[in-house]
Amino acid sequence: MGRVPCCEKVGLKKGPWTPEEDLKLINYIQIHGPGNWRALPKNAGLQRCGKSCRLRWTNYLRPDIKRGRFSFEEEEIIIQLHSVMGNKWSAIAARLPGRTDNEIKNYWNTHIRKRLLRMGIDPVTHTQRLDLLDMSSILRSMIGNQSLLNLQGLLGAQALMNPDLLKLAATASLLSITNENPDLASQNLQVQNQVAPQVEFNQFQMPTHTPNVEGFSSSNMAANLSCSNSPLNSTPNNSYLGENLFLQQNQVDLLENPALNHSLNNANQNMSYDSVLPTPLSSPNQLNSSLSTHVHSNTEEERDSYCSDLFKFEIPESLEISDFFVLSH
DNA sequence: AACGTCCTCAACCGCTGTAGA
DNA sequence: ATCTACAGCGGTTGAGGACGT
Repeated sequence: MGRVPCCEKVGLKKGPWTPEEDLKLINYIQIHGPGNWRALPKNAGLQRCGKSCRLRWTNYLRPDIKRGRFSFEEEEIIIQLHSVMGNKWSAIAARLPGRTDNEIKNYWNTHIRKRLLRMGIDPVTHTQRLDLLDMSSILRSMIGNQSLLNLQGLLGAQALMNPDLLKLAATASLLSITNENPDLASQNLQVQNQVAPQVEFNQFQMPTHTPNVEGFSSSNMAANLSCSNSPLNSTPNNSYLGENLFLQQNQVDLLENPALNHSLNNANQNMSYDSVLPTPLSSPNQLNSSLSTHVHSNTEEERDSYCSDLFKFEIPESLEISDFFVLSH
């Protein structure tokens, strides 16, 4: 049927607001209050459409708006909320007093999103972009570890990676240990027999308990891959892929990071959606308390350099993923 | 200084949800 | 049940400033 435009385009001003227009709008709203936006421009003597007035007020002129650069705490909250809510800017803004959805959206697109991309993090899923992983380093660390778990880890990784690369990795792992430990090689061969047929036929199989939902697929696994410049990246644990990686890395994190341990315990004790979301009145770091100690640097470059812990937080398995989507759709 | 390119962010566009007639 | 007006939301645009050559 076609919607009637919110205003007649002819004769109405568009583009940047002048101080005089701002003054008129502020004065009118101070007397009459916000609302009735369609009638407001005419009553206030403005050559603008109501929608333009509303946006100018809500995004710029409102007295409770906080201007200026986002603080580190605000940035933490934005990233955490975005990882759960996605592009629900108004919902995110509701948890950041004084910030508008437009401002947060702009800040995300111009700063945070670009930084995540530079770090190899997918800004949509908040997971490490596996297509950017250095396969040679994966192979190298696997060969160095000579562990049965390496190959078992590939069972989980096959769902996410090029099957040919996985086969290559499995073969390299097997070859590396055959000479030094024939018994272990035999065990690994049995495991590889589980891998090889699937790889051979290019079957795509998600790990059984991983929710295959947009934005959450394999997030447990991938979110625990630290970025390339993380100190943790040099540890053997990070060379594992798949569910073994997830479990082992978590164990290391829990041992080495009391703050994360605490936050995970909290998350496991409170399985509701609310428990995952920081509130303006509570600590913003319920999820990843370790973040603050790393990300609170002064420059953009320093923020870049401390990336891993930000994406290492864990959504409890027993948390109902569907809850997120009830809320975010 | 001049020019081109990149970046930022205020503002706009188009769509959806909702309330009321 | 349908239509309309309105508010709100997310995506996109473009003017202007910053920066590099």
